[in-house]
Amino acid sequence: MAEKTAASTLKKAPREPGPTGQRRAGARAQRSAERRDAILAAALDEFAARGFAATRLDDVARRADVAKGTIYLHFADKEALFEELIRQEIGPVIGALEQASHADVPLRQVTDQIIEVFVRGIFETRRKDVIRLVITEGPRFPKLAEFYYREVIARVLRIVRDLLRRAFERGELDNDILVRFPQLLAAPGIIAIIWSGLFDRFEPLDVRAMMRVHFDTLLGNRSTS
Amino acid sequence: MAEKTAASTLKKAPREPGPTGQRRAGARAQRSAERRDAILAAALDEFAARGFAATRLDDVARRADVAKGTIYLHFADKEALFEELIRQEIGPVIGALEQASHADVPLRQVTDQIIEVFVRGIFETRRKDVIRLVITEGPRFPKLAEFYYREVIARVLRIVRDLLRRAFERGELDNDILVRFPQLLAAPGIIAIIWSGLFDRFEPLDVRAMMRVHFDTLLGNRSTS
Amino acid sequence: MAEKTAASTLKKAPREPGPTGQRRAGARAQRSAERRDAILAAALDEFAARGFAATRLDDVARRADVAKGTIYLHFADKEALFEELIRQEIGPVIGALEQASHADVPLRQVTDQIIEVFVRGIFETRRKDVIRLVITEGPRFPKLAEFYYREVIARVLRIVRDLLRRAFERGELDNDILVRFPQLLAAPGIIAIIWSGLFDRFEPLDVRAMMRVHFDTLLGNRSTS
Amino acid sequence: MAEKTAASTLKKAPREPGPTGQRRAGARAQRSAERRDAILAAALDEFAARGFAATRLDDVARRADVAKGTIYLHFADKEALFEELIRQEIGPVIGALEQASHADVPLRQVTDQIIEVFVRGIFETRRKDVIRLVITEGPRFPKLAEFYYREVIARVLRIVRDLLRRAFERGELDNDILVRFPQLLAAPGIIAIIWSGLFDRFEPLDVRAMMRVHFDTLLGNRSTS
DNA sequence: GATGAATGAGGGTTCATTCAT
DNA sequence: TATGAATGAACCCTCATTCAT
Repeated sequence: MAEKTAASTLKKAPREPGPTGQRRAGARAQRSAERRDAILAAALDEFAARGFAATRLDDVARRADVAKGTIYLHFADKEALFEELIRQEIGPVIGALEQASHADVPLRQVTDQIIEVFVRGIFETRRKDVIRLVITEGPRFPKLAEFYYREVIARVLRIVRDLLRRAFERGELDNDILVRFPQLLAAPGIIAIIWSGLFDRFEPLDVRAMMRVHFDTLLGNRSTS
Repeated sequence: MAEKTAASTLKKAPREPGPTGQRRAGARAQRSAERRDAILAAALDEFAARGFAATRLDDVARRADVAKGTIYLHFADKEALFEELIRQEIGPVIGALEQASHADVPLRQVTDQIIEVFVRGIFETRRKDVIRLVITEGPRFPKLAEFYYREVIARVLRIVRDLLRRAFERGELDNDILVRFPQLLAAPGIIAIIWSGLFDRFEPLDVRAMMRVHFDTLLGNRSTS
Repeated sequence: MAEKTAASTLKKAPREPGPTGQRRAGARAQRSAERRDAILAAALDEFAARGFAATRLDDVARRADVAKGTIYLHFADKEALFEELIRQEIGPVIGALEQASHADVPLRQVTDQIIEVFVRGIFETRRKDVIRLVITEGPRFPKLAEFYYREVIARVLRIVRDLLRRAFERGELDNDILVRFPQLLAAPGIIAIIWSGLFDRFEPLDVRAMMRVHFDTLLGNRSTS
Repeated sequence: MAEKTAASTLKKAPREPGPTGQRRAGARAQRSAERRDAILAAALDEFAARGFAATRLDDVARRADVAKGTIYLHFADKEALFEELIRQEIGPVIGALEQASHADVPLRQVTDQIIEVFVRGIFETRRKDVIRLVITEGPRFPKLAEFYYREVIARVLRIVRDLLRRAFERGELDNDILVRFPQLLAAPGIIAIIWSGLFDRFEPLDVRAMMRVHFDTLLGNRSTS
């Protein structure tokens, strides 16, 4: 059941009802899809709050306002639900990123954009929770880690390396560090996500500022503001 | 510091009461302490492999070669065992770090040392697992996160800020970025730990090299080696 | 009142949806209620035989022919099950007693009735076990004792005092002893319940006869029959 | 081990050490006997407070200020300790009772004495707890019930019947009710013990007064004081 | 005898999963 | 398709009992 690609799972494709009874069948399928989405949304909330093992499907069902059994109509088991959740939420962002990376704009402009996309599109949304879940639960879910590597990490690395290589060739970069360790580009974002889940209540962290100075350093522009 | 492998700690050496059986009285206490250590070692292995919730104390006991009930002679419950584990493993390192940070040596030399200490004292030992556990389980253990912040993060930040301020005053640093965001100094280490748990099998990461170029960049020295 | 034996309650009669399957909707609810009753009946048997602490919910489940988890669908925990048991069995009797106590009949006639109600409605039914459980487990269950005092003892005392006062005023009683110590009225019943659980196999006790002579004495009528 | 009669267990008989080393051996035996007594005293406290099943030998040992293993040097197991406890405490009282019952004194005087002996020698001492334990735990300990019946109940019944028969023959009793149901003589005492453990906090009971009016009634003397 | 650390069977409780309705 | 009562395997924790010292 949950063996669809990230793209195909974004919207369940109701199996094209024939001309007659179309309205009715479609309505039912739509209701079903809504339920599925509600379950996924509820599951994200619960998994994010308690982690995979401590999350009860009972709670997910209650939050999604469906019966417990209904979950099993849409997902093979708890693990499939969890994995599908990650798939669902991650795919689209990468797509957008790939779109945006083709233009040949100055690197500085790109990094500014990255910061905004990360902060507004991830850090301040539920996607932050998804990434945290990958980090916290990934070690126990090889399949998930693999999926995530293939669908997210590898693609992002490709994009970033491409971007950086072109900037290097244009002379905007005076070294190839980031080409060799593009992980460093993501580092402050990841650090911020981890920090926020653990220590924000003791000492908050200004993500945007940290990313900015980090990028400034990496790109060779000194700044103390 | 004395780095025992998981395996070597599991084997107890009970028959060794000293040359002439001298410490007859403390023999029981010593065995008890050995058992406690064996439990902690086994628990780290299990927690690291499965996470807190999925770890069975049965397995911990079996791995430590003690009865299930014995765990409860040393730890109040599963959670106390987990927390003690973190406490036990982390404390000493920070102490050593604090000792080492007083000398007024060139920053570059300090960072080289940090890299070695991190790679050899953490990344290549079970302490890596401890840190990963803090990251993965911390969000569900407020007490643990607080302990970790107080005993580790806060102390490390203090050390690092101090170090950097002195270097800045000596003119070895041309900006105060790291004083404001000392988290960035730890970033590559953390990233490496996370990466290793998730993606090493797809694409290994040279921690030492990444840390080196990262520090080079931060300290204003370009290097492509 | 409808006195089911332990055995008869254990057998559920699931296939009985009414003449034409009319109550299709309530069938599930009914089965659920039957299960609940079966659990209560089984629990009484087990608690009576072994006491609260030594009773295994496993055994209760087996005797009620349900899975262990099913118990927890109906009762929060072992203690709640135990308390519900007492509550369930005791309440109705008191109600009946209150009904019966209003009529202004001769005291002697009332006591005869009390004897029959006690012997047939309590002593020869499972309610005897319930009362014994209150006596044996009550000291360890303050909540239970309080419930029992409020719902049973206090109400019975009120009824009895009322009854006796009216009899005293009618001249049927030549003293007010029982008004001051209505517990004495219940004494032979309680004694019989305790005796039966401990010493009946060594020396049986004729409850009815003992109650009769006791009442005779208390009411001032000598009788040796 | 615990197969001694009630009488013989009252004081452990140290096995008569020979002339030499007598002092020393006796001292050790005495210390042992003291420990045994401490265990019994502690056990009574714990059993009375929590019941047999819920009492932990750990707590008994701690209260007796001995090690857990020491208990097993004196008693075969938890059950033997419990039974020995009952034996120990009950025997002496009956002996005293038997002594006192031979004199040919007026019944009224005897009952007054009974009341005082019960109130001061049982109800206001730990023996009340022993009797309560027999009542609450007896149903689960056939051996205990049998011992109690043989050593206590039967003997008391014999004494009481004897007493009453002689009083009846002297014309002090105008019926033989109590000869047939001597349990009624004990009823108010038993009721008081049960009541005190369950309902005293809601409604205290004046045992002495209740016993007095009860005996007055039974013996044919009306009294409203 | 005395100790108390160690044992491990046992039982209450949870919760993912199933299935009759 | 949706429901939710029922299931029962799994797991944490307790505590009577043992035994090396």
